[in-house]
Amino acid sequence: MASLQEVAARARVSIATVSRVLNKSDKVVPETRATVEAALRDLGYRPSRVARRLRMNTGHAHLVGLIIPDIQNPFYAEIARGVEDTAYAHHYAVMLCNSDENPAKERFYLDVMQAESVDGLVLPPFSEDDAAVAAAVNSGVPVVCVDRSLAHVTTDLVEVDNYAGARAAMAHLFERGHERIGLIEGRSQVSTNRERRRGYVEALAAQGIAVRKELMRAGDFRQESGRVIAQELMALKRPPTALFVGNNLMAVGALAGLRQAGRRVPGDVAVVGFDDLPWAEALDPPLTVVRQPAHEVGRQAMELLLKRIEEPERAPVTVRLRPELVVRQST
Amino acid sequence: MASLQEVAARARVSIATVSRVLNKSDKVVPETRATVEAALRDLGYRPSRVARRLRMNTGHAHLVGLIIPDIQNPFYAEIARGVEDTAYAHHYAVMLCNSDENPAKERFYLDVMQAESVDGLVLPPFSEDDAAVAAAVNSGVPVVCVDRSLAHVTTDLVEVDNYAGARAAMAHLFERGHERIGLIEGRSQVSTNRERRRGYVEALAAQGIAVRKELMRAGDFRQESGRVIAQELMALKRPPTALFVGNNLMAVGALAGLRQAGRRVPGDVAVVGFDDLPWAEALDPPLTVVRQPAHEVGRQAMELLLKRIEEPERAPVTVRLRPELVVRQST
DNA sequence: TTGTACGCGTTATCAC
DNA sequence: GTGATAACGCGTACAA
Repeated sequence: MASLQEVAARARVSIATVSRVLNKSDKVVPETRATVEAALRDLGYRPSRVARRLRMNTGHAHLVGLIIPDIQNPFYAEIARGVEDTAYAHHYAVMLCNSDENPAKERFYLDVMQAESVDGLVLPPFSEDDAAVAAAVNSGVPVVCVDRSLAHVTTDLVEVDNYAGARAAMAHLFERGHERIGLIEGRSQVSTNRERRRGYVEALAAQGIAVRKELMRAGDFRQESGRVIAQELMALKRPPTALFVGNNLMAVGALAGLRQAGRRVPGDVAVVGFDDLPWAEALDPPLTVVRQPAHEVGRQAMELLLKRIEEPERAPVTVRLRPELVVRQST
Repeated sequence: MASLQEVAARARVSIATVSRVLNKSDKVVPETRATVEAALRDLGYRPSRVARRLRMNTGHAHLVGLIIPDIQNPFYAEIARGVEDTAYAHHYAVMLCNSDENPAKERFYLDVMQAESVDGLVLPPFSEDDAAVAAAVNSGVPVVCVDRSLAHVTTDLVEVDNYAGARAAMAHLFERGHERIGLIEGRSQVSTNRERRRGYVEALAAQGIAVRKELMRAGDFRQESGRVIAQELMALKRPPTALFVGNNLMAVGALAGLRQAGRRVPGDVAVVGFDDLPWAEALDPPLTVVRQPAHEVGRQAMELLLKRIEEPERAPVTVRLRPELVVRQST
């Protein structure tokens, strides 16, 4: 709670001198420095980041914002760790918010962070044409998109090759002899979903298999929607023999739905999910997935953000990471 | 980016008037109000939370801090959601940090948050005698502890009856006919761990069963330690027939360890975990757990914090919630 | 080498 | 009803 004023008074110097000592400016004689440092210690001085931020130009808050759609989704939790580990290594604090796939909440946190004068933002936009995020970018806030991209605004971006991931998943299912393959996708306004869907469609086409609308269903990335849709698909006259599921939570839900429908995995139906899970190995059966390097996504995003904070005018960069098919026992 | 100054200039009034319009002070004639509101809109004015915080006394930041040990642990993620949902409902922003069960990181974030003048803090202390947290409390920052408590400082606290939870788990195992029960506990400096251990020990005593040191092993709350310890226990001359595991992650690890040791669950060894998991149902086998109402813990903690911010001198309160045994197929 | 003084964007207390 | 103006705590240009 002690301010520069109080420290200065105790050390019998001006606040400028105290400030100089704090900022390692060497224009202070060792003797006064010692006095000041003593006063600093005695009073347990802690600089106010608020006052500093008000005084300084943007870019010196040592604070960045991270807005993620669902903190309870291990994929985003891992990205968050990647961002946070990197930020911590650079002595940056991260203000993490959870938007709950809710545009109103996203907007609220976006407002808060700008009003807090954070140095920059890392986030997966709610949709490809997320006006609130676009506005932030255009108003000059350094923004790095992760996972999902924006359609009409270019920013730094760290993404995964979702198309390639989907093709790998499909190739694996073909190899296992499947032709009638169901798709449980997520929200269609999201770039990752579009790419995964494209991978699914083009893989079928390349294999000369007709794309059937009734085998393609959209969920909302949540566990429950995966469960419900899996059951719907199994209720079809000719149900699919395999499922490609658009994210991790829906894949777990699908497993539950299949069990409730009395289907065995992989005996009756094979399942491939997108995004790995820390406990995928412990599931019944262990889940085959397209693994994304989530921690690395977060790490690189934070690295990019730091560069942009340092050099705001540099050209936006896109980093595309490679996903990896992890075959377990659900296929 | 527009400041009061600029808005005032455009509306040809003083900044005081603009401020009055913003703060709904009714001492402004409708005509000027309209002019000011137009200027506000035209410039897209956004108040600076930083400047406001510098000017106002503490308690008006509309920002609270939340420091959790592991964002990748679903138990803490759920607490975070409880805190965040409640905060959002009251238009508070949450600054969420991940301490990684690392006291240095916890201290860093504690410093940052105090320097940011947050209105208050929610956290599970690293240990019962966490000096950094105690210092924050003593320096007057409103603090609500969740899950874990402090030994020598009293704060608002929302916890779960860990002792009762452990007794319930043990009673269930006795019912199933187990007598030789292993314990995989967490770090011993943590209050929750102490209570769970006490439940384990007293349950055995009440049953007239000797407490055997070699059946009690300490992990670090992480998955890997559960796996390793489960294997160690199975390597004993007389291995336990059941395991009581001190948290969710270690329980999943234990399942993996048992499989690697060639034991069937619950055939050869029964397992009860502490803390539920969103996918506990989908595990092999579905895991029996002592479920904690984590979202409710977070909700009540935030509620308590809001009360304390409003009335800093009110007497600290302890809320103790009841855990619930959820029997699935691992026992 | 050190001190004085200004401004960052607010809110609040005075005058008018 | 409205307008100056003083803080809040800090960094820094400028003066001494």
